[in-house]
Amino acid sequence: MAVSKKKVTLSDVAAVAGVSLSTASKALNGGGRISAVTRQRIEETALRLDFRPNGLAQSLALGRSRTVAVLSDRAESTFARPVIIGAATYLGQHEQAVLLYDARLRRRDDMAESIRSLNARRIDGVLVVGEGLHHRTRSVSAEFSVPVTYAFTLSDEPDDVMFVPDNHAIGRMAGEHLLALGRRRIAHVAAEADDLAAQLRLEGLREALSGAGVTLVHEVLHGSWTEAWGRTAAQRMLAERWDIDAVFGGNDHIARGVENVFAAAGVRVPQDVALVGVDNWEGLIIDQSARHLTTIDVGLIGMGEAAAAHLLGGEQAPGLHYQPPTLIVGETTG
Amino acid sequence: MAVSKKKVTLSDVAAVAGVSLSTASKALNGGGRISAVTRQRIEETALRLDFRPNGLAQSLALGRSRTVAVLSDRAESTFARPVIIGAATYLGQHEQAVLLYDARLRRRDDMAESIRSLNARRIDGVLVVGEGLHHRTRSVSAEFSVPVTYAFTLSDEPDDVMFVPDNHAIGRMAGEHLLALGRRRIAHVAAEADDLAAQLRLEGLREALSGAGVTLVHEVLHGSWTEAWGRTAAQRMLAERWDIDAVFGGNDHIARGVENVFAAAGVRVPQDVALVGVDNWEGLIIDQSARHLTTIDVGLIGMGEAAAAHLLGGEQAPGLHYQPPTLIVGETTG
DNA sequence: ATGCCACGCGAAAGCGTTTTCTCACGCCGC
DNA sequence: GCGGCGTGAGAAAACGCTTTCGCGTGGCAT
Repeated sequence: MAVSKKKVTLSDVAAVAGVSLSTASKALNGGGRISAVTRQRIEETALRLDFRPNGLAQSLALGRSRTVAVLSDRAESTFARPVIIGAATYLGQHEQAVLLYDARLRRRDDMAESIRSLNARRIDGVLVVGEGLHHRTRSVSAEFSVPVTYAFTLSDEPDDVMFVPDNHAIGRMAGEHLLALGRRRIAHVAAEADDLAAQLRLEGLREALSGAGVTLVHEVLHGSWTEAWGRTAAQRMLAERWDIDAVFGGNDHIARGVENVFAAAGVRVPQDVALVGVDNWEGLIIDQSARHLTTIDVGLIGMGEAAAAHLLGGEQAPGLHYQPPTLIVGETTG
Repeated sequence: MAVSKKKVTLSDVAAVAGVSLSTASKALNGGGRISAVTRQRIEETALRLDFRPNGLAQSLALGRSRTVAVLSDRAESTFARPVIIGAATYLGQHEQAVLLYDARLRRRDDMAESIRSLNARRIDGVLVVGEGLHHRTRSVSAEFSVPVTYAFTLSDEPDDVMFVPDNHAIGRMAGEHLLALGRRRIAHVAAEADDLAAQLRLEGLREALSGAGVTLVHEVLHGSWTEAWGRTAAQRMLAERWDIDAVFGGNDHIARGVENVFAAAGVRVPQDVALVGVDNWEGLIIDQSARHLTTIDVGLIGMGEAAAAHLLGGEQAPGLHYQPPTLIVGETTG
């Protein structure tokens, strides 16, 4: 590389091309009125000098920082992570940096300070990442003059832009998959009865089943999202000798708990009972064919991407945007 | 808010305080020679006017963008995610944005273009995030004039700054934990024999055991990192009637596979056989007390934080930095 | 009284773009 | 031959800050 270390600026290009600074700028930005021949000469010069405009100078002049703020409650939580990664990946592809403000939403005065700080940085947009639909996030949209989008949480302002999982579709997808396998005696082990996600998944499941004229066998077992609860529920099913050929676990933890107890009791999965979970807890790292538990991926990564895309997209479509889930077939419904 | 919408600039502050622009700047930055009384007057004025310096202007003047580039192979992979999140969290706390360039390391010309792009943005540092120690990453340190740090991968340039898991300590920790529980007949189900991480974990384990005058019962079972291999290994242990009271699974997948087969065979965990895995696959979302599998957290989040901290820290300490693991006790060694 | 130095402050030159406004010029129609 | 107009290009302001340098003032030593 015989390239000189000094950065080449637009002035350099202009000087070499024998034009003024402003002309060079206009030529390279496509704007302004420039004769075709001049423009081409400038473009060639820029190319030859290996000119790259200084991004900071552009930012200052344009008032845009090419940076998006991500506000999260707890970035390191298992569910927030993929959303943030998805968003950051998309944003990076579009030359947008991410400024992650974690846990600053909580205290009111911290928040005020953060907002001032972000505005001082001339942030281009704000992405609020939550931890599910348990409770609504206080809307911060009014605090910014740039677009604000909410992912994996509900804002308390209905006209905010929100991206959330489609729990209804998840339930429906589980039901349809089990039906397609010929299963008709389906049980559901769910989380707390007052959990919104659990309710929606149940609704979706019921809808799928009723579409085929099938109803859930026995009542829905409500507990928690844990593996321990899955085991407890499975023990009860065994003790009461439920006549079932499939179980939809509210999430993968529950499904694993069920499976373990079933396995210990000699119930064969999937031959005797097919099993579906939710969350894609095993992730996608291992060879897809080797995956064990059939599960439904909520689409958190895609949700982060979609939210980020929407943020950059210009047009802000208010209200709820549902992220379609994905079925990932494993051995438990082989 | 009766605050005028117009942004207040440093000139405004200077004018109101009755000083020049440069004096105001020096007063607020702590630098320069300013009388205490003048400085205080300016600071009060700034406070009263709610002045925040325009970050972009500062960046341009200082040549620092307060942005760090993160270069990854596959940001969405399960292992890269926590590293990136950890780094981003730490960086966000220090007002540094993250520009995530995913999968751009692969193709040589893409990479060249990315490097030019980052340099044009006046990036403050580069963090290369890999996917483990399987193969070395081509060093890009020479391409940047800013510090470059590697996390969760090895650079092919030994003097680069690298942050990696301490697989040796992981093995040792597993061994010590099992020994502390009084277990002496310990088996190890590992991944491929030529896998570096697997080798180091085995070494660490052996070291811990030999410290107590204990040796591994039977040979080490080498296979893969999968749950299926855990099951296969467990079946073999059962078939050959191994006399063991503990199993160290090379990772959580393996451990889960072992556990499932044991459970189905009536082997009680942890009464008959204690079980330890690696990776903290269950995450940390659920109530810690409720966690099932005893595991060793490799510390990927902490590694991301440490790498980011080192990057911002100024002093670059070349060579390998090992991330200490964490033992997370669950029911399988209760 | 004169020279020096330290101190406090301001003028001005960057940092590298974008963008508005103005100007020179040649061509056209009248 | 003259006013008008469209066209291409440059001058200069703006973006908002940091930093170097120089200048005036007062106190101190000579």
